[in-house]
Amino acid sequence: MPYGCRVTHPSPDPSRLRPAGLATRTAIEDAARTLFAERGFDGASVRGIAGEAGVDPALVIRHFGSKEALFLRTVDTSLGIGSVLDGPLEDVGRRLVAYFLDPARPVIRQRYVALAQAAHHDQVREEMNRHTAETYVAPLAPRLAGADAELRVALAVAQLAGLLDLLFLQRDPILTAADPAAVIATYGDAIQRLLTPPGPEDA
Amino acid sequence: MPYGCRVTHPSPDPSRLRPAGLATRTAIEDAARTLFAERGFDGASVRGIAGEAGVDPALVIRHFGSKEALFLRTVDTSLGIGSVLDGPLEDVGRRLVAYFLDPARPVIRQRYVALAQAAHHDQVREEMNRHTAETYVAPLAPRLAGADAELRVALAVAQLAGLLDLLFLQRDPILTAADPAAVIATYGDAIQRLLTPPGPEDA
DNA sequence: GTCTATACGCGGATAGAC
DNA sequence: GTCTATCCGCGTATAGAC
Repeated sequence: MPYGCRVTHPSPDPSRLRPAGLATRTAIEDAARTLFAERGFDGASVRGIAGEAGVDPALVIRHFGSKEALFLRTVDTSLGIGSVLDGPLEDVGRRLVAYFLDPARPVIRQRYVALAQAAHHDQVREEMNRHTAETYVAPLAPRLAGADAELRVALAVAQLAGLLDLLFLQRDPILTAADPAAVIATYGDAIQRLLTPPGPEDA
Repeated sequence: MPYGCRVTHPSPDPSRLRPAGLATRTAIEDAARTLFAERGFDGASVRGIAGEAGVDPALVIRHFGSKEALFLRTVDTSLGIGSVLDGPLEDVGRRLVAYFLDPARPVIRQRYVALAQAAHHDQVREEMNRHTAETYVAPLAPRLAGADAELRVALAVAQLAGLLDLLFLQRDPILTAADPAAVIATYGDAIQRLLTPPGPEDA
């Protein structure tokens, strides 16, 4: 064993060898989806994904070009928000917070962590910015009254991202221990006020 | 040159050799502060810091235990907010946003990026949570009227973090292009409402 | 075209001689 | 305390077998 650089994957474990052929790409994509979700972008290695898929690590790069490109191909940057924004504008703030806090959707948390970890790659960053513009700003800004509609939507997205950041990445103890209903009410209303500031005639 | 694994640092560049002796730790700390600020946590390598300090890379680990420990030792996790929170409670929201957006304080941006990149290390995360509790929650929560004072401060911190995240890490184009004065007013007031919600007798 | 084997250059971290 | 020589893992590249 002359070299110290590659010792880990002597051969792709014959017990899980692919039947060879065209399904290789799919196997890699499936393994990537699983491992990116389980371990995040940094925690999932190209070699690990290859091992899980039963292929050679070099094939992963050969097929997808880079780890970043594989990530962009497999992980859905849209977090499934579209439907949440469709409802009435008056309580979209609370609905957004409730959507992300719903314990029945643990996938959301996984995807957010993976996306945040991958955000230092330029193309992932750009995809996320594109997603913000398309998913949040484009449908929401035209429905808002008042000045700076686009800016206010962007600020609402920032506010939402901050909550997810402290909850899912930072794991702030106060927010983690807090009653979800209180967070949904307080923070949801705060987001709401950015989008539809209460007029003076409001009770 | 038999091995492919280490080719980069043949020797620590005699032109910048330390005078040897006791100042080594200080030299490493200075170099670490500089490079962590310039390139962030991931971008600054132990070998790079050692080169900048004129010492052997192994010495860095020998002295500080790990890159994470060196980071915690050198980078000030407090971002100098203490004084901002001391003033009147009525407009602390705007003051906070203005403090972080002030272009005269580019160091803030650098430190935030470095901290965020290092946040996937457990000890750095814990230090940031400790910092949030000590710097924000402890001094601010007792001054707030109403229920859930601690939670509301934590939510305000989350809201602030979201803005920094989209501005400094994500580099959202809308927020980047926005008028800072508008952001300070709109977002600062939104944070303010979490801390001191306007009563019904408010004009 | 697909896949294997081997390699490169980087990263953080360690053992043990001086 | 300091430094040499490694170690192992990472993402990636490439030559060449099938």
